[in-house]
Amino acid sequence: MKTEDTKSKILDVAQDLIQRIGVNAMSYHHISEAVGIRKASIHHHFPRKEDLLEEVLKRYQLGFTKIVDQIIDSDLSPTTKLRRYMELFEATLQEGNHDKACLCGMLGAELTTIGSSSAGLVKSFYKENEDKIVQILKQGVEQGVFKFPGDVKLTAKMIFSFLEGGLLIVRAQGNLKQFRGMMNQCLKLLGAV
Amino acid sequence: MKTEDTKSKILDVAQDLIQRIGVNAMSYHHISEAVGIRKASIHHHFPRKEDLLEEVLKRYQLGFTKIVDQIIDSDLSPTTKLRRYMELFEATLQEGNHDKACLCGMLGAELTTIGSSSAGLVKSFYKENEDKIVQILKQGVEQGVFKFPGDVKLTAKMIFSFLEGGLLIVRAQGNLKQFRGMMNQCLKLLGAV
DNA sequence: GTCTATAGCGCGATAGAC
DNA sequence: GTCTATCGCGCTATAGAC
Repeated sequence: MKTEDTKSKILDVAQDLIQRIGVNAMSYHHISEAVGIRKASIHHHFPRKEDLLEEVLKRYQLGFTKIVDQIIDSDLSPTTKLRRYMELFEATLQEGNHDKACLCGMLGAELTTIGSSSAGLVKSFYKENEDKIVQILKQGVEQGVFKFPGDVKLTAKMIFSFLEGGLLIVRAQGNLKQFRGMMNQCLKLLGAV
Repeated sequence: MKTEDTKSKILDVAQDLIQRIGVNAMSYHHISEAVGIRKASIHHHFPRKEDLLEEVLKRYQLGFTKIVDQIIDSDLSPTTKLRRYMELFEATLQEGNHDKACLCGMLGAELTTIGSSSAGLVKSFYKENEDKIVQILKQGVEQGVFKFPGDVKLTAKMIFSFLEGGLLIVRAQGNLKQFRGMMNQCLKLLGAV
């Protein structure tokens, strides 16, 4: 198999495992079984586990940013933009066996056990997402469709916190519909519906 | 040392480690160094790691519930009650080296890797906290000090999600003041200030 | 109740053949 | 690029002396 295809498949499986069981519970053995190659072959592509984690994180953020930018750059209403944004998190919950959380939400809990380079990527994911939510909120406030008191940045941070935390809590409780319920409630609190 | 004192110290250290690095990164070796006894002695008190985790969880929930009930049963205003409740989470962030999150927030990420008995305790912590927030919100709505649209239960779940997620995100970013900022913003969105 | 010693396993990682 | 084989380590857990 071509190098890039194999690397890509390893990244897919690794990301899936981290989102389900966490990076500390994930092993090269797990990956090798899912990909269908031996542990040593994984090490050929990603010598250290830390290398693999960094690549997963970089790819995840790139993909996420791309989709979010498409939402922000669209001509949808701010309310719909925020809804679409939140649906990206909801979609994670609906994948596979409904036991996946956000990659960076999982790694937030394991942050003190991963390398500083990976930790930096997680933090940058947080910062970037908060900034994107700020953009959406500002558009809504300017157009008068969001009507809420207080600070836009803190509200954005709160929304991001609720999305990351909500994935973990709803995943545990197994009632996926409640995540959508929270999304709608969030929009109501913003005076957006 | 008396059995109960030793057990208590082991539980203290284990809880602290889980809140900082997670249950999968925590080992009997870590605990033995911090407590000052050997690994085998830990196994005498808690034969399996799963036993230890369950005891930590039971004690944590009992302690947390006790404090929350004191808040709810007090004659404080609903706004102050909610603020006090949120300050319990903020206090975690301020302990030690500022690298601790909520025990059950951490375990939410590791939920698929722990025993079903422990997982059940985590879920019960989530449910109980949501119910407590519902109680506070209802009091505030009845007294007319909380003015927000939509559903109380979903709002409570959203607040709890934001608190659990917020601890992980703010911990990563190292700016503890922002947690208090989010708390205040939360009260504003509820029409409480 | 605590200790030393060790079993038994899974892990990340490497060497070297093909 | 993938393989077999293996190293060395840390882990959970147990046996048995004190």
